[in-house]
Amino acid sequence: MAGRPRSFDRDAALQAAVEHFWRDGYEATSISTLTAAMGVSPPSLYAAFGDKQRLFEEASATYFARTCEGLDQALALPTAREAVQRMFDDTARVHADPTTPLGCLMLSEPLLAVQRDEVRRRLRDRIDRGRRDGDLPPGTDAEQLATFLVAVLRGMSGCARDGGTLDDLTAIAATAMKAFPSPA
Amino acid sequence: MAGRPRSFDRDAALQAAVEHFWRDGYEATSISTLTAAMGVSPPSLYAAFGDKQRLFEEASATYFARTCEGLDQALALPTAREAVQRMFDDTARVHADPTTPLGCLMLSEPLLAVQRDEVRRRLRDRIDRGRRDGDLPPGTDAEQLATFLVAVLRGMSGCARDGGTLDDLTAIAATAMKAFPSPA
DNA sequence: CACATTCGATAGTGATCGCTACGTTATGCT
DNA sequence: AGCATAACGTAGCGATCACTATCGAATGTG
Repeated sequence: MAGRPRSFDRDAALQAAVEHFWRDGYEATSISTLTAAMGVSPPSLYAAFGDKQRLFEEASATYFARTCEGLDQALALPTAREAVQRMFDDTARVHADPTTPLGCLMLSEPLLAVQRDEVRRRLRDRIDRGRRDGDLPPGTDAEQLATFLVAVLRGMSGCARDGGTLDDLTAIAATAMKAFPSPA
Repeated sequence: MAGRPRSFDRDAALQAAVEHFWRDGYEATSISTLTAAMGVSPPSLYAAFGDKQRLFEEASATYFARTCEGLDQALALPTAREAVQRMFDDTARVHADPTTPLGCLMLSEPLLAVQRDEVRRRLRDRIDRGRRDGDLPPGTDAEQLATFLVAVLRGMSGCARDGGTLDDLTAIAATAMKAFPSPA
């Protein structure tokens, strides 16, 4: 008793939505823009994704999952310093990639504070592990350092959106690393 | 040959506009919200301020002038380190002030990249002066350091908007200062 | 084939957007 | 007073917002 099959690729449409939310943010991305970009009529969009807010949640969750994948790979490096350095390098590269929107959806969109806090917690945990592993000083304040790192990431995203070059982003990361505690 | 006098305080109305643009950003602040907050009917608003974009330009310029006033006072301190430390302290205090919108209009609004670059140049010049004064190492890269500082400021603004406390902002600033070169 | 079911496209809902035409009211100048 | 000028409030402009009612098209099942 199946009905007429869907004539568009749901995943591809979702990726188009991700790209527009990424580029313009939630508020500035209209349904008509989305339907055009996704190649879908409004009723089909609502049937497949609910309303605009649910579409955004699904799109941002998809984006966040990809982000966390890369983050976890970076944080798996042997020392906390290597891990954070790798995270910064990845961030600079992705934020300045001309084939995608500039900056980062998660770091730019005011609505995604929960995701940012999740990143902060992962960083804090990785720093704590570094402290236990002895590759960071015993007195290292993981909460404070993680909050700082998220702030820097956010600054990098904003810099990229303002037209900052890959060199600018790399310079921000390199300078931030000077605040990162030494193995001592 | 003067006509009917204006029945509202133009400066007070402008300040109300500043506050709403500050809190919600340019796009999310509607004319109807502004007219309500400013106590002015739409035709009066347009007569006094032009269109929405010009009102925003005037509002953001007012905000920026106040910001620069504080910034210049901070940067007038004897050493570059003291200057930047003061700037960070002021920023943390203002961003978390519960009597005003959270964060910073200039640092949050995508449209104000020109103002951010102006701040970056002032920081760069102050750092350069510190290098010439000898309170920073000769090899200090002022451009790079200024770009980093603006990124941190932006991160602080975002943190404040996400509900970060004054302690969070102060911690970000303190950690960032560890990346600031020593007099050596 | 006939039927139930689900998707698709057209067209349009009320609400709000930025903005303004219009007629009235309040001032200074003569 | 009478006139020119400018701001006032009301009311509404066309455009766009997020969203949906309606109906025809395309499937699997009997």
